[in-house]
Amino acid sequence: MVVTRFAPSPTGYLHIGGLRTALLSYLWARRNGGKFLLRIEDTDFSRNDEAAALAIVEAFKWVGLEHDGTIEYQSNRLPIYQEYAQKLLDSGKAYKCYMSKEELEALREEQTARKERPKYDNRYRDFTGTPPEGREAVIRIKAPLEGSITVHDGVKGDVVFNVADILDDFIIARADGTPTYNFVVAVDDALMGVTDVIRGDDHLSNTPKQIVVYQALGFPIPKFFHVPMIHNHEGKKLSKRDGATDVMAYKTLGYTPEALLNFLVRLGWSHGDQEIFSMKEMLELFDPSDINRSASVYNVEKLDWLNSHYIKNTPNEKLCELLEFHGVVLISHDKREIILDAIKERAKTLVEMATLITEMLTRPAVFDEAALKKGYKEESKAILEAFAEALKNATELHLPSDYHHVMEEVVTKLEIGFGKIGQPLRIALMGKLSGPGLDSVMAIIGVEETLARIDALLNH
RNA sequence: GGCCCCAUCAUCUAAUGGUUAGGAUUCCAGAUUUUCAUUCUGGCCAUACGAGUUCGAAUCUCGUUGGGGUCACCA
Repeated sequence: MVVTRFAPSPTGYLHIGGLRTALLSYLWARRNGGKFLLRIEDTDFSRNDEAAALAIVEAFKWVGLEHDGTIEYQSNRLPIYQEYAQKLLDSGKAYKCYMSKEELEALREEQTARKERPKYDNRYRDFTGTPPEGREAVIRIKAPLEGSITVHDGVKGDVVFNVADILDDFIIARADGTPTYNFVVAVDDALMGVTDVIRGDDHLSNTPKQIVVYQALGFPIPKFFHVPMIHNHEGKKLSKRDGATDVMAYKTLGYTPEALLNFLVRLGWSHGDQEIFSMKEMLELFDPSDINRSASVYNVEKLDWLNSHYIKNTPNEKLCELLEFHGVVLISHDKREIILDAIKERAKTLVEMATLITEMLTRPAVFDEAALKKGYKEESKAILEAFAEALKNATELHLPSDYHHVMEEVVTKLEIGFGKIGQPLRIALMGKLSGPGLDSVMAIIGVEETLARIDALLNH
């Protein structure tokens, strides 16, 4: 059984990079009929916040990811960590260190001055004497003193770390008794039965420490997949100032979950030339072993393209629901099919759709100056009047094609090109020279409103 | 700085050691569209550099350069 997990620290929202590793973990677990667990890494109580976990679940819900089992909070598991720390103490694989923070700091400064790597000097490693008066001890784990630790990584290959270069007897429990990150991660992953750890490659250099814990406790070491970071345009790790990093912001910006997930899965992973992946296809095809080794740059253009693709391919009924979040309610509008068909081809986001629809449904308050100059000539007035007259005499005006026929009639009768009527009419209807097909717009707003808008321009 | 990772068009990526180095996004041009957008067609654009191995290297090895990550009683 494959068990994966997503283990964020509670920052208050789900980060876009976090969503990617969560997605990959989710896909791999589901593909194998395994489990996908959610654990909140909140051993630093100073910002222990239940709302943060809820924010993550909310984001999961929006994109359609679902974790198995209950959410584990590390802050609730303190006794477990204490128990395992005690085990290590009892078996002599860990020990109490009474060095004060100040002493440690001083040691580091000396080492740095000597251009050595700052490193604990093992002074309490084999200490058997009487502890210094009134000092709280931290617990340090005995790390190997020599040799190397190899991380067998499913993405990066075998990564060898020289123990002397990177390790010391690191702290697994602070003076106040609370456990530290590298210890709890290993304990939890082992206890929760995690078989495949899929996480950002910023954790790669932590992994040897976690392996030390696994080994000290006799736990089996899981498979690791360290996926490359997502970078911004400067080639740096994505941060808040790079715009939207909160997953829920994408909902507000009018992106669909399908587009976002599709975008994220293609960052660092591919399947031949395929660009569009449904959840079903991702589930069938994704394998963490196929993840690229190099970081990828986050570029919005592709997201936009995917988003417009998904909008075009979303049924109107569904679009109608989605649009409500953006303030457009079409559910009882008798022309909603025509509206949606006219708009869905031309919007990159749901927000754009909403704007376009509102624009069309609202009588223009002003007429764009440049548009008037370009498209509203002397002869335009008479043409519009003729068209209005034709509309008044027409019967059965419902579909876009009905309006199109009237336009054709007028054009033929006056012996003019379509453009002669199109430009002024568009200005009348939309206030500017761009927009959906005129026949659609008229069918949507109806004859009365069409005539009113023409009138408004004529009296302008 | 130590350690680790990485290197194909601007971007995401493909390529059993043998291809005119492929696709997608962006951009440009043309067609379609009464407009804009969509759509379609076409175009521009890449193996970081230097050695080596090999009949043959984007692919293997070494080095250089460049970029990133990480070095806590944070996670």
